[in-house]
Amino acid sequence: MPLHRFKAEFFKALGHPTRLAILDQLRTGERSVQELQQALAIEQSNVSQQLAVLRNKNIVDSRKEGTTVYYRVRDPMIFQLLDVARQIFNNHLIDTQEMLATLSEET
Amino acid sequence: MPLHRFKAEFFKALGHPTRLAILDQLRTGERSVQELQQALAIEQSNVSQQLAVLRNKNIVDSRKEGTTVYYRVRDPMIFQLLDVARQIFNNHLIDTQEMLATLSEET
DNA sequence: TACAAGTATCTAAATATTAGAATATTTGAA
DNA sequence: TTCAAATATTCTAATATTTAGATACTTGTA
Repeated sequence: MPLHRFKAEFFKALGHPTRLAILDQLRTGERSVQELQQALAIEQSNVSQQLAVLRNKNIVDSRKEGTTVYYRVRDPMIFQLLDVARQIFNNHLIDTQEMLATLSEET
Repeated sequence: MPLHRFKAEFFKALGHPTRLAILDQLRTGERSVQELQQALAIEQSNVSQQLAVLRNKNIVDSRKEGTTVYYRVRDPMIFQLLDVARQIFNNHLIDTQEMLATLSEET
């Protein structure tokens, strides 16, 4: 069903640590690419690429001011979505902690 | 940040059409693998594989009765999450319809 | 015009995901 | 036991995603 394909694209866009980190940064308002780059401490091209993914899925909007591009989340309901996700994690804290434990074995 | 990595895994699990279709089937209660297979009209191994993904992310639980395995969503709040996602799509119906139009060029 | 700053895109290599076919496992019944 | 039904897992080829580095684009300023 095409609707499921579409929704899947949306969730896939959220399915990346860097992109979630970007969205967290945007919770308090718009940020320039540069600000995001510094906050996340990753390559410039990487930030741009992840932003492009969010842009293509209409999750994020941009605004140009001089040579600087500011990004913001298009629909605040995105944050509501992330909050519901957080609640789901909290409901299953034990599993979450296990998961985090195994994840943190890497760094 | 490991928490973002963990959340990303969760969203990634939702980022597949078949898996979303499975979750939709489970909205009204548990379903056997066979029932899911018939409803979705896909290979048995494929259903099992997608169920395994959902199981590994603790999104879904299973119960065995004879040779039949019944699956159910672990936390009803998952549906709330899907509903918020649906609302976000509705908020941007125009884009959504464009997206669906390009998607449906394939089938 | 030339240059610099800020972003975006392209490329290539590494890695991950996907789906179907084949095979394995589990369970109940003969 | 042996068999059949229901699921799960393994294997593999095709495809997609990720990342860094190099390059291109855009805008303001000298």
